Amino acid sequence: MVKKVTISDVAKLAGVSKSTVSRYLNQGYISDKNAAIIKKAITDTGFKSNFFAARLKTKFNKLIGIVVPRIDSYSAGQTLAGINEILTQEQYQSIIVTSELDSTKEIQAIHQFNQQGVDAIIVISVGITQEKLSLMQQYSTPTIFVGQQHPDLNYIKLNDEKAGMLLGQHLEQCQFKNCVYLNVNKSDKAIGIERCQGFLQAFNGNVHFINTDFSFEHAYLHAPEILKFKPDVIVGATDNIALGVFKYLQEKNIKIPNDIAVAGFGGYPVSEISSPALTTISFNFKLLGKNAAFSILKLLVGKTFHSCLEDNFKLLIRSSTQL
Amino acid sequence: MVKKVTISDVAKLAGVSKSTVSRYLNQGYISDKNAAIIKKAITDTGFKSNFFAARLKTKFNKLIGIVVPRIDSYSAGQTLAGINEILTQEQYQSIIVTSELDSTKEIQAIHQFNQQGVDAIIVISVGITQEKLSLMQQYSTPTIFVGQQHPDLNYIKLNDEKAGMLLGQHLEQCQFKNCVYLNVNKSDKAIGIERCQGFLQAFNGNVHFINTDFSFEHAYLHAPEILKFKPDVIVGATDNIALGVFKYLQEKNIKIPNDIAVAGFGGYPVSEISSPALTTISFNFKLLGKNAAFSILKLLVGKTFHSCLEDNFKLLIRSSTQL
DNA sequence: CTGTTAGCGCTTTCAA
DNA sequence: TTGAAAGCGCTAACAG
Repeated sequence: MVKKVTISDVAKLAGVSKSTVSRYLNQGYISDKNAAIIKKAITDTGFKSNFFAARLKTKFNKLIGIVVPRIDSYSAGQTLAGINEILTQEQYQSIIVTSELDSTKEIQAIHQFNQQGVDAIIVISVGITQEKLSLMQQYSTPTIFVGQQHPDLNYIKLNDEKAGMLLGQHLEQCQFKNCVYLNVNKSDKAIGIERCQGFLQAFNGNVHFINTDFSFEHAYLHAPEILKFKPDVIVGATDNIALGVFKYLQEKNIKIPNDIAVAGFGGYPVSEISSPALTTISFNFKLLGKNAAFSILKLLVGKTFHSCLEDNFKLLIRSSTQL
Repeated sequence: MVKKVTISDVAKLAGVSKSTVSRYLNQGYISDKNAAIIKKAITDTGFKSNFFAARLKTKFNKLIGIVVPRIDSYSAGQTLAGINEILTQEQYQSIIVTSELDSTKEIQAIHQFNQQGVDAIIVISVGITQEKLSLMQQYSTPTIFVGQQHPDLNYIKLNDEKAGMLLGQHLEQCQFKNCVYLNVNKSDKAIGIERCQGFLQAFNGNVHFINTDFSFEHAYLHAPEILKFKPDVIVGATDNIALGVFKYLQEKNIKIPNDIAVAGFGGYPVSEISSPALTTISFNFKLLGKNAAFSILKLLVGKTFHSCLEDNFKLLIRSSTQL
């Protein structure tokens, strides 16, 4: 049982003062001789700086709060991995809180992070509300919203409208005429509205809407409603939704794409494995995460940051829409 | 810009001392009258206790360090979600560090968490080494290893050997005679050795081994080596590995399971979507995560904890091994 | 370049 | 039941 070793222990062993050790640890305004002695003392004692003590003093201690809808989803995992990659390089650590797709919990988390005094906050948001806007005015912790946009906020997101158009164009070119679009709740403006509107701009056939949540299961259960519209193509607002439909169609022995074509958004790896492979818009969530991290780092050193819509996605035309 | 509100602000507003507020926040040795006043003052000011200050003083502040191999993997995501669910309920927060499947980084992370003074550590480990064992003797922070076992450690993991046997039995019953087993590095004892040995205990045919890493891509690239063994069944140590093979076989127009059967371990959702659906051992990683969290909570209140092998898995027989 | 000194915001004896 | 005072481990002036 090693006793927790503090900066004082190191100082004592090195025969210098605590501040000298502290200087060694931080800026490094220190003689080579002492630096060497302290270095040795640190390795000998196994000292690591106490995060909390340092933090309490400096109010800047390399801690980022991250709010994420769910931790066990592909897009969240990728985004977090991207954020993490950059943050780790810069020796930042992060505390992750899940909002469980609930706007109220998202707000609570932002509150808490502000009061706990993290250096900055990244919110992978489920939607911008009035309440969130006024919350952001109250607090001064640098904060970036990922995945949703609003002119009064720092945000970074994929251009969902453009992504919607891209898929719409493809299906238009395939000459589909009657589409069922499985959409998510419109409180998610990015997916529920922007993505969908982009699609409608480019696709000229009929479009019928059915509402689902984000889950494979929910889409599967609501799939029977689809058929009464006699569509020639079905679009899921996410790949999971599309694949829920997939399962249903296959069980009913409806051939994809011969009888009905299917397409989605996301580019989840499973879309490649399904049979037939799913046509989808493949988003680079990891890069989005990296860029979010870069942006928060900029904000942290006082540089200005420009909210932006990213084009990190591409159309993957696969067999589910083409013979 | 709301100024950060401290316990002093609340005390001032409530007309009591800091210690009274602190007591209200913690044990609650306080008059009803003051409790009410303080409660109001807290909501009025929007006060939230500063984590770091509290932590510095108490050395117990609801912070758990989690080491995870990768954040963007299905099993990690599920396990983290399970851990998170329980920890959140108990008002704990967690700092997640990725080891990138690297044992050295895992050790560094454990070091760092110990010195930063987290209350407890959960390590989703890539393998137990001598160095880790001696590390654990040095430090006193309650720590649980997930996914790997060793008699000298607190651990909780799935019974990989039993899982291996379960799949071996099935393939034996299918009367396969010549198997290629795509295994991962043996430094991952749970998957590389235990799972494999369980399989060998139950399966009586020939088994040839090929080494891969955990990735879909790697398995895909090494798939050509498989065919020279002319197997009637291929087993991947994880579903990703099996699916990498899947892709190769399909490209070569080899029929599954008619020409060669395929099976995996994991029960990743994608195994259900693939065509044919993949026979696999489905692990309940989320439950594993929950149980890990429960265990760490026990340890934290001083209760004894018994390391254990869990049976949260089942064999899913699907079309990739049966006509 | 270094040591002394004074806190960061909170909890926790100790008296009252 | 409450307040005053001390101090967790660290950093940051300040003087030297």
